[in-house]
Amino acid sequence: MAATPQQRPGATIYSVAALAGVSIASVSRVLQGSTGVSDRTRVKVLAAAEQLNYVPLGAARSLAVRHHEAHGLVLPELSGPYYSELLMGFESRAAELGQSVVLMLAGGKADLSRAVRQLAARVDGLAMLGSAATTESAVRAVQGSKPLLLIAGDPREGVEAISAENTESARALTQHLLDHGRRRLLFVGDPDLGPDIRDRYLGFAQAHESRPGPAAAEPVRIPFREADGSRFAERLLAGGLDADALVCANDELALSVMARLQEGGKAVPDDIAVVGWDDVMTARYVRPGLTTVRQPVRELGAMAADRLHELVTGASPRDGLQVLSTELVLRASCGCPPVATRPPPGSGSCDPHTV
Amino acid sequence: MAATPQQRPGATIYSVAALAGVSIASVSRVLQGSTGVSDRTRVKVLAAAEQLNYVPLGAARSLAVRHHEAHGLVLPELSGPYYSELLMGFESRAAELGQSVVLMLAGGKADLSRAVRQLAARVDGLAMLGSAATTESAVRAVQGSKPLLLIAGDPREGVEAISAENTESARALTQHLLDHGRRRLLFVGDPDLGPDIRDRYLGFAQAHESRPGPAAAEPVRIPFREADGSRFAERLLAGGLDADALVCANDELALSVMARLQEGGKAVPDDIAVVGWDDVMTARYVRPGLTTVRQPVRELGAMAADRLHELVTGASPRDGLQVLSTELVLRASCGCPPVATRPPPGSGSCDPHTV
DNA sequence: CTGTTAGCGCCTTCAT
DNA sequence: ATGAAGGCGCTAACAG
Repeated sequence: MAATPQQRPGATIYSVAALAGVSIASVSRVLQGSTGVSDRTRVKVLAAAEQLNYVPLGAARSLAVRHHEAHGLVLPELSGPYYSELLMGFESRAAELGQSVVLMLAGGKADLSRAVRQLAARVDGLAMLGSAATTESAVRAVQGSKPLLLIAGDPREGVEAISAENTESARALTQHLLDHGRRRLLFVGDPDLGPDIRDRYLGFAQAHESRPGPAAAEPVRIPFREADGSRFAERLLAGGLDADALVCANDELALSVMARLQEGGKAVPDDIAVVGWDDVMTARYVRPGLTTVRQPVRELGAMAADRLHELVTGASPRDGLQVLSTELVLRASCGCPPVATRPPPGSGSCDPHTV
Repeated sequence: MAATPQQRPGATIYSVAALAGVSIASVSRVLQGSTGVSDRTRVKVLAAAEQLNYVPLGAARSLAVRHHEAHGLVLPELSGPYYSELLMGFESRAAELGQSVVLMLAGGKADLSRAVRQLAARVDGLAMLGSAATTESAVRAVQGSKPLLLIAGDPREGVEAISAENTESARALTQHLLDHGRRRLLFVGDPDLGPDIRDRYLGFAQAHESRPGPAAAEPVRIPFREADGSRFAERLLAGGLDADALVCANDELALSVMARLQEGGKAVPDDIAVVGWDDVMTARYVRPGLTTVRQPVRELGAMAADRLHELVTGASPRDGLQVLSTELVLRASCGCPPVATRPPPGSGSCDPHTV
């Protein structure tokens, strides 16, 4: 008859001390690695702790040392690779720094402000996606109570931000399209939906300004989900709009637009070029391959964790915005000649045809 | 000159009590919503708390009430939609239950056991992906110290598990292929890489047994990343293997195999059929559309959070395994006639052609 | 209905 | 090098 694994009530520092025959102070010292403990004591304590499978209770420790050794991260949701990558980068760096991460998804939360404040009560600092609709109130909820870092958002008074570069790559992308001889470009996406999209439209507009010809058209203000893209493509097919190139706010949008267009008989890129942002997996699999912008999302997450930790440990907020550079990934949907290969096996996700 | 947002040192229950002119007990009572407080007191406390932006310190509260109001979740990583969906379901349900979730990614963690034990010290219960290589040691690290729930893994002595159904859908999928007249089927994926894949191969084998003809071939034991799929496809193209249908352990694998095969001049499904698992986004975008199995991953996550909470609040572990049912999604890569449409705009991700 | 008080488990001076 | 004791902020009896 096997021993039934019970929910033992968890050893405390007292039980360890008792078993080792020392005081709790010694136990604490040994486990915190502080110096000035005799080897004899150390050994006894270690043995006892091991035997009891002892780990200091997080809450008690936090209370005593007056910090949580935890970072909070607030994301809108997790669909698509963007947030996941960000989270992976964040978690991995945080772990290296000895911080656990408590995650909160804003999506569908009734009282976000309250939730965020609760979160703030159990972490040392908060990183928050700055380009979400929900951000404003959430930021105010934490303002001043805990170190706060905005990711992909605008810095504010006393709130630092970090993000990937948008305007410059948007300009490069747009110019690339213009170089292909396209003249009737449309930006598909709503600049009001976040600073990143706003900046992308900005770059789109700048590219137009920097050369003779018509100014940039007004953005097509739609959300960036697949369904929105399909609907938009149908307007296009119905002849409601005139364009020979589409700069979409992200790949999800670009992909659904492109697919619907193709179903409707339009040739991409011959009739119309389509480009996006993010370099999602699907972008390499569709035909034509989707030209897009790759952002160092994982690094962004890692840097956020890093910087947040600095903030928590006393660094004073920079007022500027830290920016990571991005990379154009040219495939065939913009009009470039198709390249046959997808990522060389084993080499991760590197496309050969990169600028 | 704007007021500089300072990092105020955080109000305590004492400061609130002082400001409200009552005892800390009253503050606690009001904020915990306990009954038996005069309206006058309640109002004063609420006002003071509001003014001070007071939220009880998580650690202190946890220590006093002797639980953390937090669930731990251990995942291997976050690439692909599977884990993300799971996490979304988990987080959302946990939030409804008033639990925060502290997330830990096993990927690349040097000393997982230690990390997991640390995690266990700051949560009330742990859910862990059971189908990962890293699981074994991690499970042992928590065994008996905290309620533990395995997701998509095998139940163990005293450890409960929950998962999506695998064998049955594998059998159905395989039978479907046999019904299409395919006779030389190959299972692509390593059954030793996790209980889910093992069970899928099991169903694959069962489908063969249940009808006359050759028994199931041995599985092609490769990992399930894109690069692995490409390599395998090349073996196939080189003539090293004979098959007219491929049952791949997941979509990522199926997609990369299919793409490489097509590049190499093979027609899918005419020369060879390819099917997978997960119904990732790309599966609807490629041509032919990928036939696959859709799992209720988000629900799985939600149920895990639910059940874990029950465990934490005193339910005794079931010894069985709870199983959620899955759904075949037939598209064209199996030999079915192609259907023109992807998900109808606005209706989420429902395919018309579903079994 | 309200205030006082004793822990919750741990870290950390301060003596010894 | 070690132990005793106070305190972290909060909750929950227990008195009034």
